[in-house]
Formats: sequence, C-alpha cells, structure tokens
Amino acid sequence: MGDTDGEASAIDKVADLGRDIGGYIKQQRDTAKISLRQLSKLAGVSNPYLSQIERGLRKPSAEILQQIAKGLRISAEALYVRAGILDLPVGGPVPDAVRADTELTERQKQVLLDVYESFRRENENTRWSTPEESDVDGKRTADSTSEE
Amino acid sequence: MGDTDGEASAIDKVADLGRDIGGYIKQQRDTAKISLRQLSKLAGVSNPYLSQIERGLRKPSAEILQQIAKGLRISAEALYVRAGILDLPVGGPVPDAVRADTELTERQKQVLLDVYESFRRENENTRWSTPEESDVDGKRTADSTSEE
DNA sequence: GCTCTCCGCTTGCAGTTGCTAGCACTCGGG
DNA sequence: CCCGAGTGCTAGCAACTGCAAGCGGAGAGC
Repeated sequence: MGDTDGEASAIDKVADLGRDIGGYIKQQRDTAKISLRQLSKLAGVSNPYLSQIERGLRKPSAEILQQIAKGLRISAEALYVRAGILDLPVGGPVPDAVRADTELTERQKQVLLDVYESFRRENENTRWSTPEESDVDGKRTADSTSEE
Repeated sequence: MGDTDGEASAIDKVADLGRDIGGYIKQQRDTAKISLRQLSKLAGVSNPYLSQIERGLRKPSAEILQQIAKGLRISAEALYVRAGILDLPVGGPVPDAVRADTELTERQKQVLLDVYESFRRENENTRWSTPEESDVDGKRTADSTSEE
C-alpha cells in the first residue's frame, strides 16, 4: 500500500478510512491476545460480522463500536475517533468548564469553544515561549514580549 | 405521560429514549428559530427523514447526527451524549493528560481512568473537607488520614 | 377566486447493517 | 487414522436507514 500513486490515492484513501477502524480493532484485539470469536462473544457481536468489520467489508454503527469497545475493555471514544465520527476532544480546564456549564445553550458552548480554539491557534502561530522556558529565562522572555 | 403506571413504564421509557434525541434536536432547532426544511438543507439530510427523526420514528446513525449538529452549529458530541452513544466525558487535568499520553495503550488508558474515577467516587463518599478547609484545619485532616 | 411558496408529513424503495447457518482449516488427543 | 474444539470466513436474508416523489395545509399576493 506504500506504493500508491497520486491517481488512485483518493479511492484508496476512502478504502483506507473504511479499513482503518477495522485494522485498529484487530490491532487492539491482537494486543489483548484474544481471538475473533472470543471478542465477538465479549462484545455481543456476531463473529462473522466482526470479521467483516476487521477486514473493512462492513461499516459498523456507533452502537456496535460501543459493544466492541466494551469487549476490548477500552473506551468507546477511542473507537469513535478512529472511525471518524468523533474528533479528538480539546481538553483543559477552560473547555471542560464551558462544557459543564448548565446556563449556556449548546450553541453558545460551541461558539465559546470555537473562539477559544481559534485563540489557541493564533497563539501557537506567534510561537511564544513555553511556560517551562519562561521559568528558566524569565527575564529574557519578558524583554522579547515588550519588543513585540 | 406523567400518569404512566409502573406496568407501561418500561415500554414508555424505551420509546422516550428513542424520542429523546429527536425531541432534543427539535428543541435545538426551535432555539435556533429555523424550520425543519431549513435545518435539513443546512445539515444535508432529507427533510422527511429529519421529520421522522424528530418524531422518534427513525434512529439516525452517528454520521447523520454529525450532519445535524453541523446544521445546528453545535457540537456533535452534545447530540451523541443525548443519543446515548457517548458518555459525558470526565474532564480535568488528569483524565486529559491520560487520554493524551502516547505511550499508553488504549486499554491502559481505560484502566487508569477507571481507577481515577473510582478514587474520585470514593473520595466523594467519605465526604472529606474541601481543600480550602484543609488549609485551615490541616492538622485534623492529617490525623483522620492516619486513622484510616 | 387563483397561484405560488413554504411548511411538515406519508409512502415506496434501494442500499446497508447485522445476523444465522454452515464451511474449510488447524491443532491436539486417543 | 478419527474426533472434537477452536479458528476465521462465505452466503443468504430480514430489518433498518436514508432518500426521492408527492401530498395536504397555511399564508401572502394578485
């Protein structure tokens, strides 16, 4: 698969996306050292279907992914992320607090998180020093800040 | 619905679960003040299907939920939680750090998070003083710790 | 009155999902 | 050798998902 030309890459990428969650499930299963039938029993999913999923022939629903995660004893979120139905969550005190706020509508939460993320991206692009470096070179960081 | 007996409650609860995501979508749509057809266009979902979803007649896939969330301009996670395919994430510095660690397997992450959560629950059950109070009564807190 | 646009819903159907029944293969024990 | 247990897979099918075509109703303009 490493030798794909640019021409077939779009089709292959779609196929890879489909296979990716299957390959990932197989990888986790191998890591857990259990057979396909054992996992299918633990997960409550038929073993032929699990086989088809692993080989990328079928696209499981979120509920099936949830069951598979339970069988693998990993978080369903990890599988969702791999399947492309969940983004890697932005973590940290601010997003956590925003998400937990009961006085904001869902839309307001999303607006705040979008703004927060855009600020974060903006700050990354300006390439400020990391907090650890500012502890060591506190004075020099302060100088460069005032120059900007 | 408030007068349901215990006998019909199990069936009604299942129906409510199915209707819950639909009712929630309708609620968000009403909040956003857009019609069903407008949302269906924004979301790229057929309007009859969206209607059926809102009335609980169909159970949409995660991909459709994702599209609806996009149309509503809210996070897909909010809809997933409501649909029961995602748990409310435990937030905070520790879970965030565990999830972001690239040197742990998914299973190890889940184990750590399970242990972390069980400790958190244990600490809630023992009703310890808050950190602010422990600063004031630091010595007494230390004594009760050594007794346990 | 009519026409048009928008509204939400019904119906039928193609494609997909998840299952059951069964297959071929491997390995170990008698 | 045979048998049993375990492995992963094929094929057929019922139920489900999501859509397009179309309906009846409401409101506005002529």
